[in-house]
Amino acid sequence: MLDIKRIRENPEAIKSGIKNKNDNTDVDKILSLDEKRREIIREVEDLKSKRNKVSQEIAQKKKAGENADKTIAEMKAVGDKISSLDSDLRELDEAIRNIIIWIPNLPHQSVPVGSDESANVVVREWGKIEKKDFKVLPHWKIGEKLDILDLEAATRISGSGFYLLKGLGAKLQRALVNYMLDTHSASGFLEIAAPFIVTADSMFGTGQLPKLENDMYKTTEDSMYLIPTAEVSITNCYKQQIISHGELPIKMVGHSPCFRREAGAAGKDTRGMIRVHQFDKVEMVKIVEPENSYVELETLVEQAEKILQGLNIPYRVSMLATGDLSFAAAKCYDIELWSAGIEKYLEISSVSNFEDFQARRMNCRFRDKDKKVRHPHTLNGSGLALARLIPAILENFQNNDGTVSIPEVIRPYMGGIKQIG
RNA sequence: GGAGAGGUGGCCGAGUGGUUGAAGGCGCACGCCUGGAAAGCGUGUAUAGGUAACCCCUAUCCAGGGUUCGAAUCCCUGCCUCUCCGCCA
Repeated sequence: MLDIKRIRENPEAIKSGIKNKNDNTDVDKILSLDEKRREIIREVEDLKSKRNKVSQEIAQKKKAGENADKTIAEMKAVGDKISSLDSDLRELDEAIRNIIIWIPNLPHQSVPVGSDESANVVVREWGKIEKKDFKVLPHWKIGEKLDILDLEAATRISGSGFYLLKGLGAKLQRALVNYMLDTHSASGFLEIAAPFIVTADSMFGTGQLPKLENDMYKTTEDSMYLIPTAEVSITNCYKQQIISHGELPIKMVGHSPCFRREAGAAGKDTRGMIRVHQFDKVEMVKIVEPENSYVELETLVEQAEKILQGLNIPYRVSMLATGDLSFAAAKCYDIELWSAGIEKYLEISSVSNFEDFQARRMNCRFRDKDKKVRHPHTLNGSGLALARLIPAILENFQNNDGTVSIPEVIRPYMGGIKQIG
């Protein structure tokens, strides 16, 4: 959520930022409502001040045994005026809020301006894409052949858009999760196991609501939501908290299933495990002082890259253009890995700085070295998504005899076996 | 799910409808004292909004309504916590 003061003070900058994010919120409407709101606040607060004073006078008179009926009658009128103004004020607050909650975060100045992904900038590539001398099978074929991936069973159970791993496939996922959690823990991230079902308020806090309402699974009885990413649960650990001085930066990591309706996505890159309604992911979250957040963003990307480097999978890192940024992000790097079977770069991690956007929505604050209370910056990054990582391993580590080698760092997590099949 | 009890500042804990933003204590910060420390003494110690301004004003004692000239205090609703019972991995 943007600070109303910031909107009031730099309306033009806000407007252009919003435009670069492909949003068309009416900023002038907010400004005029805000002006009116402050006018009423001044008026109603004057009246309240008067009421407080006179109420004390009434108390004095009563104590002295004097009659205060006339004053009380006058104050009744003042009281009525106050409640009427208070109700106007509530309406204005509501009206402003209903606009402001839909405004996306503004892009950072270092983000390339562009309306879509074609303006994204590749900032680095790592590893060598190996040309295999045989036809690499896509993951859904090699997975079924090795009997470690059963998409049919998943469909039987849950309909389209789900996957089911079994045997060494299931074990591979568990091993990868453990490898990633261990790697991040060793870098100082506190491991968190948080709820997967959260309140609307938490979804609002990290910016999924109200905009992404239709992309999420919701429970009918209690209006709870299934998390689309562990970012929601982990970041909201600090919802409505004032973090003591010296506690920042906070670094957390957690593993969770991610539930996404993927409404309207049918038909596009949907084969196999690539786009599904439920997948596992390891997610990193940082809460940091504003001054450091862009340095922290770089190290967070590097932290995610460590995993791919450890596995020895080639990838590239792109900086997203303004129009491709998510609702809450001010700056974002995508990490894409090369998948040899479907011969595509697959997005496997998205690492973002939200600045104070989420902190404002969550009402999360920290005490800085001058004891001032301020909003921290929040960041998060996948580290990494299993439903993309497993296909990449099945394809990139495929051998011409139809077996799949286990990346070396994963072998200790799989009882020492070197390959599947 | 059933029955009770309860939600007050960083924490504990007072609070008859009328200078209570809130006693007292603890903690914390600073100062005095000391060779240094402890103890002791003194001072300070919430958040948000209105404002150029922590000068002032307003709001906030779980949240939202209501009664009243005036609500931490009375009424209603919701949420949460605790205890006991039930159920359960």
